[in-house]
Amino acid sequence: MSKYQENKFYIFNTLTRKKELFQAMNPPHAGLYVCGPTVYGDPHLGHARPAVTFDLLFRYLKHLGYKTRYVRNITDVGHLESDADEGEDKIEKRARLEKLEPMEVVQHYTNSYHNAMNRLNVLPPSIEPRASGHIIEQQMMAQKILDNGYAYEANGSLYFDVLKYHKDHNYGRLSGRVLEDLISNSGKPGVRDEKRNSVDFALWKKADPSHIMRWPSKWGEGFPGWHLECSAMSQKYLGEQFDIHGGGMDLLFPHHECEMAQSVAAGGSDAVRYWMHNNMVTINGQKMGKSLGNFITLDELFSGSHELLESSYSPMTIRFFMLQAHYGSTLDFSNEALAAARKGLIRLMSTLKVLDKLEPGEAGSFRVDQFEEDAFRAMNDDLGTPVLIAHLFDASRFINSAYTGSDSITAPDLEKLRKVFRLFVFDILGIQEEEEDKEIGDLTSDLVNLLLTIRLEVKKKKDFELSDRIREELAGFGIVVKDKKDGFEWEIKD
RNA sequence: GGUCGCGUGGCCGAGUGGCUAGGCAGAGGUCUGCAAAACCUCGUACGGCGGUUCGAAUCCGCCCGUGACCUCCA
Repeated sequence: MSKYQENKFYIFNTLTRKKELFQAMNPPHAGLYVCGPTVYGDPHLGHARPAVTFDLLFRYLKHLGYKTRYVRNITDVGHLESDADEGEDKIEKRARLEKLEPMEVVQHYTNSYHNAMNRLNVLPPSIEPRASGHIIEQQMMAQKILDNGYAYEANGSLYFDVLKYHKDHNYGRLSGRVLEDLISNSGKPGVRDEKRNSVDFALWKKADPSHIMRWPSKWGEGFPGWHLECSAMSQKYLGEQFDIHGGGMDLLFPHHECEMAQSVAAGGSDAVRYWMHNNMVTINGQKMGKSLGNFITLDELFSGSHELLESSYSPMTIRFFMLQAHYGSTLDFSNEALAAARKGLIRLMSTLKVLDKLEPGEAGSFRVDQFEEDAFRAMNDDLGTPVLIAHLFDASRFINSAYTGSDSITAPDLEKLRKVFRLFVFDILGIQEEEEDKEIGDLTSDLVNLLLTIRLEVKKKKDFELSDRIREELAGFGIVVKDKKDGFEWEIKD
């Protein structure tokens, strides 16, 4: 029996607003599509949250034994400034400002996105398709929607007919919008507007003469509408129906609502079985936004160069901080909270070192099987990482107690504890050691050991003045000495 | 203005009808020559007002605050 049969993995489905048992369509295969970045700017905090959330999901699905195909797109065309089928293409605008080819902009920011994701230990997806590489697929899907009567052509552009669609299906059922409200909120289409109704959205947009990114089509030269890429690419790589579609909550409307409508209009049925949305990030309780001056890129966070930051925060601190909250809750970034996460992570990582050194003995108070069960139960409950981490800290306390001799564990239990602890920290949570700049040669190591051995002798002679001096001077080099009974330990801190 | 969500101890953040979440910070203690680390103990928290219930942080209503998306305005 494989792991995914043993574990009842529940995920919160936005569509039904309930936790549902995850059942893959074609086990042992699982398909996951997540909306990736529009590559027109430096990767920031808002990119990290979905990346880490769905990396976690990807890792967990794989651990459960699913052969998981994870598709995360790169949007490099069609995402306009206003999201209302008006305004300049985000990438083209950046290209104009920086006097670059649009594809240079795309490449540059795709690279920096990948770099940041690597540092966060986010695994690369199985497939990372670009919208501009799937123009044909998008045109074909648009044609299908047109053939099925859910789109109309107007002056070289193609629009999705939301009202028509709504007669046969329910537009708004994913995001919980009521079409009538949307219409009354958005007013009548303008006289010069090509849309029949203001809620209609573009499948294919005619390119202005000044528009650089353009492709030929039977409707004229133009470019695809933003929502179409995800429908077309998910279908191409995961099939007409697939398991999970993820993304940030900000994409729920209109993006995902439109995606859903497109798939239904083209294929007749829902493409996605489980919709998952991560919640947003705030900074000091405030929405992050360029105009608010609290827009923090990941590089600024890693280097501490933003004025709101009191220090730098390592990629793993950021990752751990995010995992300490549930992906479905908003998460507030503040210096205080990040510093707390950093210390918590250090505690967890030092536990791993203690675990390596731990010697087996008598049976003690810790129930390893219970720990394992609790940890899986936490994950099975909609990726309950905060609870999982709480269990890891409980184990941590035990491990430290066993190390100092006030508790103990048998050899087979210790072996299992090591395995389970490492599995959850490294493989599932995706935490990794951060030892940069701490390369110590054997020589240095030998010298420190020699010095501390001599210090031990000095201490025996009660020359505390000299022994304290050695400790303090070593501290000046960033070497922290921890005296043990009849011995010592040391480590290098920043 | 519309829709949806959230409001938990000094800070972050789980929990969702009765049973200690956890981390950080703080206080006291054990260990130590002193420190560091570790371990033990502690704070008796759930926005406000009503209601349901034997019992509510947990359900319902209203209010306040706050967030996201949409709309309007700029």
